[in-house]
Amino acid sequence: MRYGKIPNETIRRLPIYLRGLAMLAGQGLKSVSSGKLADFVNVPPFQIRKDFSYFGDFGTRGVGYDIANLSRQIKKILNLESGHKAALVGVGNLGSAVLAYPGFKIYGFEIEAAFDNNPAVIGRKVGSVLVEDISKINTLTKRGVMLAIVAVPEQAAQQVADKLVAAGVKGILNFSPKRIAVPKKVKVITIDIATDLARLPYYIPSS
Amino acid sequence: MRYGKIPNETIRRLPIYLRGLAMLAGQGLKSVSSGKLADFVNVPPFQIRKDFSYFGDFGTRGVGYDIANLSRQIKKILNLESGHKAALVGVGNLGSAVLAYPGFKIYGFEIEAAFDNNPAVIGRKVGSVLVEDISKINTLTKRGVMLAIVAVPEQAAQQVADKLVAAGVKGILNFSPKRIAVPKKVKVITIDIATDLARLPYYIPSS
DNA sequence: CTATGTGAATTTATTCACAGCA
DNA sequence: TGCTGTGAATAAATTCACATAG
Repeated sequence: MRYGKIPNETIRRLPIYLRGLAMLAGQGLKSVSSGKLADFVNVPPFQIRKDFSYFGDFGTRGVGYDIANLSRQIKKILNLESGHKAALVGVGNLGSAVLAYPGFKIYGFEIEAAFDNNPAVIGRKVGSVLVEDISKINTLTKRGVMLAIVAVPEQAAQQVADKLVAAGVKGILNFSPKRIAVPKKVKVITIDIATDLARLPYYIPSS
Repeated sequence: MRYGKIPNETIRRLPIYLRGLAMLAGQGLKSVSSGKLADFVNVPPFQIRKDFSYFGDFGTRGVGYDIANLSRQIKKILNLESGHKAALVGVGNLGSAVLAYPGFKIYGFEIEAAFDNNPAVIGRKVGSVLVEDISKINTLTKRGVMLAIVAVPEQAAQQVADKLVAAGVKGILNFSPKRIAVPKKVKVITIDIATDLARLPYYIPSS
């Protein structure tokens, strides 16, 4: 089956596979079976095969998947081939953690710009990125940045999102628990630490 | 319908409702309809009603839900009523952001302890929490801590998780992209910033 | 009249089992 | 023989439509 309707869940798993493949490649492996990859990413082997089957025949029967080729295919599907520049808004503790996070490289992301409204950090370099005044967000399009990570306090999130949308940003990774409103063409993914922590006790036996 | 099989997705949404209710209460409202709450949390009204219906009749027909009562019910379901002490492992940028995060209060969480292996931070206070040597993790049970947040570099995550499990921790919120292995009785929720960012380009039209 | 609560219909996702190819 | 690829079966979640209660 090729390119029918793709489950959202499949798309959610593809970056996980990509990461597993990168680690296996780092171990010097050239090829991997769905069973071996399954152990690595904690997704059942038939699920992995099914996920790939939506896009084409990437494996070789009796052998497995060529790691380099499969990685390339997944990147193509996820539209990661060209590499992506991202901007960070909010250079507090969380923002600084994002700037220092090594995990983006696998996916071809580069944090190209950082913004804050605090004069104490504007003009500073955090890692290799210069922190700019938040009013400079409108320069993003011409700098080729279409993605942004929002790591500002909740009460500022919507107004930052508005600025980003006005600047032509197409995708936002939002760390604020506030659901931000954007035009439908803009995709927002929200990560809320507290709501995730809050469902942990439900799964815990007694206490 | 009461307490049949509860969809995992329902559990995932309950903390979001709780948060929305807290904000509505903050606006001085006493009661809210599923439609109004829907606007707030961005979940359709029938989904909200269905989610609640798994647990009982919390609303009043023609009127809506009493915010205080509904909040209490959700807390009871999520096992948040008693309040929970949590420990943080890894007081880097991300860990510090977690310590400073105001969003835990709604759910009754308190960060009770923080651990690191870096002598430069051990003994320091971050916010109101003293950073202890990581070897002190084994004191957690007797201090009533059953939840932990892991914000250490990837290569240390598994060994930290092992220590936490040995110390009797029952739930782990894991910020490392490495899937950590734990006994089945321990619940792990993983947050991986990079894999979330990585699926954003898929949803973006052209580039 | 208004807004809940919920069976039933539909859609979406997972799981299985095995045919088919290297 | 070993592992992929995938239809078909199952399970899970969403959506709808409306009877029902305040």
